[in-house]
Amino acid sequence: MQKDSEVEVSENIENINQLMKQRLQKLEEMRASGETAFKSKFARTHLLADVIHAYSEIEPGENTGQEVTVAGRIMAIRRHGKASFMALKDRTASIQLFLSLGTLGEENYKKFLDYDIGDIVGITGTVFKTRRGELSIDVKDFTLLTKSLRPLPEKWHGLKDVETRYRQRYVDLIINPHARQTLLTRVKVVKAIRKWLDNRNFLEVETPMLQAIPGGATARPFITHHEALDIDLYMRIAPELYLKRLIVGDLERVYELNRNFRNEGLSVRHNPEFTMLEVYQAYADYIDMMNLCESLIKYAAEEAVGTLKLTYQEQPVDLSGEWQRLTMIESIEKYGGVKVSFDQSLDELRKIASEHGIRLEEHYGKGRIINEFFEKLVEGKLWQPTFVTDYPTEISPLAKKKPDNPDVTERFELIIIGLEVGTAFSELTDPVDQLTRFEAQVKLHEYGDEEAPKAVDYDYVRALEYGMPPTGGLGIGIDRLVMLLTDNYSIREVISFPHMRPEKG
RNA sequence: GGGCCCGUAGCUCAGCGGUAGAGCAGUUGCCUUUUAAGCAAUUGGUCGAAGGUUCGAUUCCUUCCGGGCUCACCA
Repeated sequence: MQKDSEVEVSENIENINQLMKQRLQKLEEMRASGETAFKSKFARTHLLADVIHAYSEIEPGENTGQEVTVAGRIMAIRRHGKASFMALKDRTASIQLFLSLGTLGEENYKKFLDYDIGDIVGITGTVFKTRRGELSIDVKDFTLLTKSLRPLPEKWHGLKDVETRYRQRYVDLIINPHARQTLLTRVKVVKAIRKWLDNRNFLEVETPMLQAIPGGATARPFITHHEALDIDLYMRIAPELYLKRLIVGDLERVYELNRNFRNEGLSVRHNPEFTMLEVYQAYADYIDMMNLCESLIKYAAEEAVGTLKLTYQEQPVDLSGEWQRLTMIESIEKYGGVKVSFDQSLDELRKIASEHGIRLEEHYGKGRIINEFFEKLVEGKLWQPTFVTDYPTEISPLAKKKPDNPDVTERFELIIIGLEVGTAFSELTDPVDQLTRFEAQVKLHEYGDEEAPKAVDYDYVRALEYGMPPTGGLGIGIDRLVMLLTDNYSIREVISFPHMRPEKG
């Protein structure tokens, strides 16, 4: 591939359309006249938002005489005879440029107007307001900082083609304010979460992404290979077991906010790599984590979008007030209209399941069946933030059992807009119980459950044998939280570069 | 992986058996306060790819490629 790149480039130049040819021609002319179209550095005196902030109050027709030096991308050109206008955009705002033949002189006026939409320029000029009241910069001096060779999408409709928007996110970001806003909100969410946790003495740590035994969740992992060691490694499906090792190591409060990888289907709410926050707090339980989770998300929402009263896909979502809490069994009765319990027999539960069209695998126990009821009949209906507690032990291999009911665990999931946004539990600290449950999981794998772990993580059990303090652990899916906060239906919208099939071949 | 839908100019879209259109962008004129500027002229397409049916295919059929939604699986 690499050695062919020169050939490919020249082939591309042969095949490109006339719009690019025209721009390449301009580039050639500049080169011939000794000017580079790709300059190194440009010192601005103002960001565009600064200019707007400082001078927005001036009167229409007023010229401040104030000189500013700004830079940005040309987004529109309105040629107008002996005076013309451009729209200039930088990271903070857009402003109008005014070009007049009188000020620039014929040669420079023509030269500037020969620039293209998409070009990146540096400008010096004075701030004034047009008769129509548009704050503008009367250009005295200009320089081309970067020549743009490809035409941008249309100014009015923008770039709509979803495939191009994802594959060429840079274009999406240039042209579609919504794409930019989503990314900026995501940045604020992440920053707010870190700030909240840092302020409470949680330590941000980093644990292995390449793992010999992928644990901490049930999912099919990506497999990779370490050449020097000649062993297969797995991209982590969760950082959980390593973070808890750090709790064993007496760090007491840790978190990690980074990528997990799961080798499963793509969908509007699943990307093969996704960002997860995991928080562990020693001497806390799942109720503490519930409170932590609620405060943290409220804080992040307030910081990122400035309100707790949201709209998602035209439906209101209210994050203010106390979030609903109910057990899984209660939720199935309330939202699914079905009464189930662990007191019923396996056969009874199976019968009710089939009456509701719920398909079950042979090896499912009561807990997993009850969870199926929840997922099929309830989860999608939980639109307002809801903590669902008392998850079955059978599907919670890393959570502490409830002292008064070993069928369920001290665990919750947070559901908003019908989506699982977070999960937390009182971590299982009993090494003997943990080993038993790991072994049961490995059996499931042997029965053909691809998502169950292949091997027991004995080192993790050994760590527990040294003693882990009682600990609450919480996971929050950051992409989904951002979907909620930015009102995006697809997870791909909140990921800068979502996974796509390769473009060619 | 199954089902449904989409792929036409740089972008946004029409056309759907008779050989390709509009708006924006581009190019050339005119225009010194416009702002989706305006007016006039104009360039630009192997109609996603390959087969098939037909006198003739962008249009109908098949396969493939890419994408979207959805179901299954998962967070």
